[in-house]
Amino acid sequence: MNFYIDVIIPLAINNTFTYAISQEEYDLLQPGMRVAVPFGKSKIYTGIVAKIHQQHPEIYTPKFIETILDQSPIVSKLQLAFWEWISSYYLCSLGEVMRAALPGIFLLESETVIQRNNQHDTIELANQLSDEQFLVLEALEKQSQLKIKEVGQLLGKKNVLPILQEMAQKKYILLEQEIFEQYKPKLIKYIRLSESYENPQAMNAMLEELGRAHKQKEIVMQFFTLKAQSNKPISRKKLKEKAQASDASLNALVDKGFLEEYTLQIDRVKNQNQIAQQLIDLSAEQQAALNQIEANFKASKPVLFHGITSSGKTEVYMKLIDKQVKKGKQVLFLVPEIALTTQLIKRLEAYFGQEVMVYHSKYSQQERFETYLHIYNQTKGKIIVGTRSALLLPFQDLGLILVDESHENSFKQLNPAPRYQARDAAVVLSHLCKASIVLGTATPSIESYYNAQRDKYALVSLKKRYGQVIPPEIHLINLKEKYKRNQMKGHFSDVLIEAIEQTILAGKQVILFQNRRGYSPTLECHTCGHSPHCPNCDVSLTFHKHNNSLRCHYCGYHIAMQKACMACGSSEVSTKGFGTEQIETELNTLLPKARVARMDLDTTRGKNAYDKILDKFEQHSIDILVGTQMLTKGLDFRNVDLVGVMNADNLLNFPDFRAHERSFQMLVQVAGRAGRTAKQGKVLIQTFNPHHQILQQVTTNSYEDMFKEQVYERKNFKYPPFYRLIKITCKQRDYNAVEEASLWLSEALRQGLRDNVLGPEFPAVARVRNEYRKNIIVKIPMNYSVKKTKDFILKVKKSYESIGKFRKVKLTIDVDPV
DNA sequence: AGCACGCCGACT
DNA sequence: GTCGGCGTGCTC
Repeated sequence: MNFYIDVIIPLAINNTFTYAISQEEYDLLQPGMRVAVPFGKSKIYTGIVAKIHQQHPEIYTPKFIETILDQSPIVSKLQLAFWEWISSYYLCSLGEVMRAALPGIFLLESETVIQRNNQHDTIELANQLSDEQFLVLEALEKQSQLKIKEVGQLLGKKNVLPILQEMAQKKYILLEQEIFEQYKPKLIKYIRLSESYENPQAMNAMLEELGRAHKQKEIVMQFFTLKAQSNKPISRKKLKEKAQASDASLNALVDKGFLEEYTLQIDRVKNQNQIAQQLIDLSAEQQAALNQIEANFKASKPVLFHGITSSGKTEVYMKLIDKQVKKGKQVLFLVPEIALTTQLIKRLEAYFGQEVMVYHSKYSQQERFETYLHIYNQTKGKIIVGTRSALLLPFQDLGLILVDESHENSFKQLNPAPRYQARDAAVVLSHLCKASIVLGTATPSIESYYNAQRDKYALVSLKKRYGQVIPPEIHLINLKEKYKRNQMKGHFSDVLIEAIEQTILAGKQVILFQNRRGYSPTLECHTCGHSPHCPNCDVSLTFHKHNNSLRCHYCGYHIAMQKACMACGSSEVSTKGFGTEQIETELNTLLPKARVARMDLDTTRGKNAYDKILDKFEQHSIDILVGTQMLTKGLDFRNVDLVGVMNADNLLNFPDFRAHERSFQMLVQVAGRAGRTAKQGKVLIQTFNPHHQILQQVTTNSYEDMFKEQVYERKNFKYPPFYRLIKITCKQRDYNAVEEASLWLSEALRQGLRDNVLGPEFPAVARVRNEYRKNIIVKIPMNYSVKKTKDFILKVKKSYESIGKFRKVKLTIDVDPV
């Protein structure tokens, strides 16, 4: 009888691979276990068993597996099903999903090691060997093992394998595949008293014996002090520090047998061990929202939780989490960026103490490994707070998924594959686990809100600010007029400057928001603020300096660069943009006494730079904080009375069909930073277009109006949620190759999908790191079968890859791009 | 992805 | 002549 397994290999190859196993292995193996398998000529990979069967493959003889790496599965059946879904929906290989899901430590790889074959003596062989071979053998005299790379350095060349293979053939050396287990448990050395000295007499005898060894005596004394203080084990490091002793004197005590050293394995996953606080009572509105959410859970519907800023969504989350934890279920709390959620984590920890675990991509591989196992085995906290990658953790008994700030773009993975949207994938996961799911936000994405309207999600709204908090008053400042009347100082209108001065005088703080996004700037008329739009798509045209044209990045429409404004005829059109840095400098001259700090990608590069700025701001050693969209995310400052938006137009003119939606979200979020206490806050938005719909909707906080309008436009211009988008990118260093390949590809796609294929078009940045890229967009109407369209795309991809000259041009497929 | 095989230019 | 460049095909 023959036995086989299908194995997922962590590479971008679409299928699983079949390996042969013995009967004993057959009895032992289960899907979800890791196996080490030989792959290709000389590599060993870690694979995951996907299927165990007895069907002999027809056209090849499978290799045998190398070893079994686990005693029990590390990936559950449910997870495997989820991987399958991600792979098929986001058009990537199972291996790529595997790579994203498993902490690196699970994925051992082999490395060839070179060892001496001791049958021969180097000197004896000397005349039979080439100089290079001699060098290798000589090196192996000193070092028992060499790696391929080291041989490369030794010989000063790259391709050393042929030499080594020849040597192996002549049996001078042995080539072996060594698999490295990378996981190192964290070990800490502790000190305890030897058993024989536990009684008082022996102790006195010991002290006497130490006599003049002052340092050693001191160590013993410190040891007793520490022991008296608490029952905790005493680490070697701590004792050494306390007694200010050297390793030598400590070792002496251990050698004399007075003290003993022992080692304990330490868990890297630390969690707060504090006494849980009481959950606070909900307001009537919050309670109503909670009841509604729970009612929809019973109908197992995803809930879109639309709560305006400061409405107290977190308290509602807390209650929901609490119920799950009491039922013994796991809870996944997805957040957009972990760096921005210190406040949230602190609050969760205050209530749930050690039930809280955190997981994100900045964790070390070792920490991720330990967290992964804790979740799989349910050996530590029940609540997992994490960024999108936490979605792929091995939940066993998931009761609830919360996606906070679910409108955020960072839930979409851009690179590498799998390019998944964690918010959408979370909904699928919740179905698979039969868990409840809540998508919370103050500004739902059009897609989510549309789903709620179509009854795919249940909508629960919380429209009242919590406690005494009054919504801020929002004013628009017409820059056009201000420029005309000469009431501008730099980029500041008189109104804004005055408001800043007053706020600081009142001992309050100011946040200034300036979004610097956009690469090639858009064209903007200085007189009327108009910027040219594409007639086929609802996006602004982007100025391209190199050929002096205005282009649409979506459909390829382009016109020559206009010398005069198309709306008012003014010749004062410019491509000028300004960033946070300029604002900071201007403030320094305008308000020399104010303490200004800047928060953007440049100033938060260091590890703790972000927290430092926030701490300083919180402690009020900063009056004005100037920043980019970083400022918009869930920060809760009690002392901010004024929020200024320097220029709302560069948000609105961003060349993307989502520009308006995003502007609305961003402005509402920034506005939410003002007046988070009883006093009413103020928001000033500077713009050339005070009559722009979006800005009007922001001032009146009319989400529904914005939604209706956007939905209308999306429908007209064939965008989500009415059409699904798939973006295919061709990348290569050779410009012509990209041109040719992308053209072929788009034509092939058009054969089946007709005018639902757009492009190929160069993206805004056509060359990145010396690579040219071109995009093709496929729009799938809602009445098309998604599966069939995707299958067709994959079919075209396959025939594309079979054409030799295109092979070098790399394809990436992005489903539901953002 | 990685690695081998095979075919071309530039150098000891 | 060879070394090493890259294009091409395959991995159970």
